[in-house]
Amino acid sequence: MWIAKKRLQRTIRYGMLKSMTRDPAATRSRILDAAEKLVMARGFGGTSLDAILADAGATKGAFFHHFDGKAALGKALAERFAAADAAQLEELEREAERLASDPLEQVLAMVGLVEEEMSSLEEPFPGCLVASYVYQADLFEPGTLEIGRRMLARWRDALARRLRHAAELHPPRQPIDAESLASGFTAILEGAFVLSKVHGDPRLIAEQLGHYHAYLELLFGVDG
Amino acid sequence: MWIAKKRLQRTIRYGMLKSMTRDPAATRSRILDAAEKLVMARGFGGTSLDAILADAGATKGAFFHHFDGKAALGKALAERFAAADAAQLEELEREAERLASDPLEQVLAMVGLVEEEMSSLEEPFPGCLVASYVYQADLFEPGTLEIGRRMLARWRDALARRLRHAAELHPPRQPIDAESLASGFTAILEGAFVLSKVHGDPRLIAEQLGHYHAYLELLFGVDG
Amino acid sequence: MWIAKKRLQRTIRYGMLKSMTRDPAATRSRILDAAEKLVMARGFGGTSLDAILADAGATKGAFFHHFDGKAALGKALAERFAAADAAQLEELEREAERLASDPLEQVLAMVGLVEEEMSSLEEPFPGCLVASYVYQADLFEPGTLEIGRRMLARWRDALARRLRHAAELHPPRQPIDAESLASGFTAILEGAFVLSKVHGDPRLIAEQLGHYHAYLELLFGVDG
Amino acid sequence: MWIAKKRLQRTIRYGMLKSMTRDPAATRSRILDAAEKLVMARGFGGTSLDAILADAGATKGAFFHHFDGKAALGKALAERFAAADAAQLEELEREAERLASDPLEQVLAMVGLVEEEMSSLEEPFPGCLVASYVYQADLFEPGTLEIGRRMLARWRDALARRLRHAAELHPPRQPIDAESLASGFTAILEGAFVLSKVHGDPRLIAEQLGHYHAYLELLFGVDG
DNA sequence: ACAAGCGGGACTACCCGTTGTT
DNA sequence: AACAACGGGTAGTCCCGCTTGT
Repeated sequence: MWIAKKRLQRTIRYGMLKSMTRDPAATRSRILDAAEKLVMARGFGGTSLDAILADAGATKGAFFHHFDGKAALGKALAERFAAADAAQLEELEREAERLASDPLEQVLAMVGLVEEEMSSLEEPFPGCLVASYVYQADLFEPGTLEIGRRMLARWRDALARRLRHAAELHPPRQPIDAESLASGFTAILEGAFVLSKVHGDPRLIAEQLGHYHAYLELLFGVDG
Repeated sequence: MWIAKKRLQRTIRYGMLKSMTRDPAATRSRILDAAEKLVMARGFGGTSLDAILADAGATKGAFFHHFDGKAALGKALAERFAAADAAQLEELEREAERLASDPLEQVLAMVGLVEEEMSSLEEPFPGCLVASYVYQADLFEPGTLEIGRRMLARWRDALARRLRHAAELHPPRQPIDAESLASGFTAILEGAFVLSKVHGDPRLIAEQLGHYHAYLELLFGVDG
Repeated sequence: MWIAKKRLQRTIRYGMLKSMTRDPAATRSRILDAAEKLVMARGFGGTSLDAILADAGATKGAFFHHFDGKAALGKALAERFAAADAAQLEELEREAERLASDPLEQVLAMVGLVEEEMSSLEEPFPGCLVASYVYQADLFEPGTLEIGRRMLARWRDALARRLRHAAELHPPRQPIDAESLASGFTAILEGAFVLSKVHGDPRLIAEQLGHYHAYLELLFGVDG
Repeated sequence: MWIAKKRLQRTIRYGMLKSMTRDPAATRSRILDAAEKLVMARGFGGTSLDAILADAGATKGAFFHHFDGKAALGKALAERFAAADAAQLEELEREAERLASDPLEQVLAMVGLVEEEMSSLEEPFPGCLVASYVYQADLFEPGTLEIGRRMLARWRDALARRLRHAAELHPPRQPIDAESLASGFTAILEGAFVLSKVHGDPRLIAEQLGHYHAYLELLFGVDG
């Protein structure tokens, strides 16, 4: 869900050799990269195809060859975003399982690893495409928003499964609702993205994740 | 920051008598109401003046008489939103101070009151204009976003002041950063708005505020 | 036709006392002054009523009280311009008749006096409203352009009458067409206005009038 | 500077086959032709793109493909006008040099040839785009007016060069300023255009050029 | 696979004129 | 006499998508 997109550095732009343009996959990627950057900054409705194509160094012809229209681009953007996010979640789970076998420790590891990733940020972070989309929900077909819903559900479920198991092994100080507690992670992350952008402060994200981490430890009586 | 948006429904619409149109303040309000509703649903860049004016039952002439252009409308929208929010924050502080004199109890009362307000929601909640704006930041003049920044800072400061004081009276289990902890409230609220919209679940907001409430109690060892 | 309008200095502008606004003639004048200035710089079609009224510190209500619409303003502008021009022509004729009784000398005096007036210019000169209007002829009702036609005809006739008489008293080197020769004055003046504006050189006008002066002297064998 | 505007009449208009529209250069030309015609009659500010495009049988899409906006159209118009004018000046110089080797005779030939061209007019003559532009100077970017300045300077320089040389070969009756005398030609032409339009008299232009011709002859003592 | 030309509509801005009010 | 509010239309800009050509 976070994907440190490390700023989409397209070095190749317009002016490249004609022969280089004939790389269909690369053209499609350049368009998606430019679209993502601009949509994050201006919103989907505030971003024109012309602006995207100018930034990507592509033409209308290329665009309509690769996509069925603007709506299809919006959906493709969401799909690519969700796919990358799913890949990162999977890797995170693998890493957490490598570090610990106890489900609570796995959750704490997952939170900690994301915290770490976010603490190295220097710019305010582009944010989450899904949040951008829900604040312009009426512009999209239902199927497009569904992609975002599923993406966030994956995080919730991955954490909830472990928290449920953890609650059996380590009875928490108070009865917990594993689903709701798991959603807290995505809520804090999404909220921290907004605050980070509003205040122009990249450190805020790791900081707020720290609170989530602390909350879990207090709930389950870790160390203290 | 949340604003019980009960005021949006205009019953009077087009078709009213000519003589009724001569209420400048009402015309301005109708335009702002329609704009807020649509901008929340489609984003600022995805909302056309025509759509706003059709919904508000106003004409271009009226619009350009009251506003200097779309950018000015965007700013006026933010100003009105922030003003209403500030009023609600003030009322909330008054209410909390009436209920309790201890700063920690005041914070818990504030969180609890918002939680209560949010638990009565039935629709997914329109969300926060500031979050909508930051995801389309490039469409606005810097001054417009500054309004949102100040709005969120007010909540953070109102809570941080009390948390700092509370930490002196009730030494917390762990050393706390009052500012960061106070930001947690706005972070969770903003994040919960996003999730609530994504999942179409209005209860999620009160639920996540409950976690913030619980976190504070655990931190300060309330209830025991 | 030339009217050194000495730059329409309105010191009084908006912000003056309410009681001062109630001077109908002054309001009308302020509007005409602003209109003339802007129409000279942007053309009639390129000048909006709003811009004129903002510059004049007047409102729509005041405007439509004094004028029947934009077309009427255009006509009133032409009328005022032509009236002022006629007054200056009359004064010029009186002055020339005071200086000389010989018709040729009167013509040379008239040319010389205008030359003198123009040699004191420091800015490129606003130009002639009639020239501005003929290059936008389709925007006006025929009656409006007729005002300009008559204005230029007055100059031509005033000079032609004297030149006809002069040709009888001082047989010219070549047979002359008094009307055409008289038109030469207005032609050179209008042309010099254009060149002066194009090159940004105010001296050019007096310079070109000097050639007209010299031409007459050569034709009638004065001095040389 | 005068340009025999015989090229304006487009016979092909809307209704042509789709396949015919794919002639980019022709589309651009049609737009420029229509624009020139209308701008001469209504001024730049008084001419709408819709009117131009309706007259040209083109669409907004086509227009904004070929031009960056109305300002760019205004500049392109000036550039085309100046280029055509430069071509005619060059041809005129070639013709004059073919007819005579003496610089004075060349000047007289140039004036005479233009006189001849103008004496065949039957309509009041559209006028000079540069004059139209300077009377609406505030509507244009400085670069656009510069094109007109250079265009007029070319005529002045072409004549001044020859007049300077002529003054050495044929000492004039009075000392002359070649530049100023050369400017007289453009001044009279521009002024005659204005008068011709005001009075609706096409012959006036050749007539006034006749005076310039006579002035030169008198100055240099031609014919005797 | 991509590029250019173009169709036609949508969007913001603003324009001219009217109305109701003081 | 003057003003603020407004109606409704138009101007310039640009947008999305299609077509044609290579």
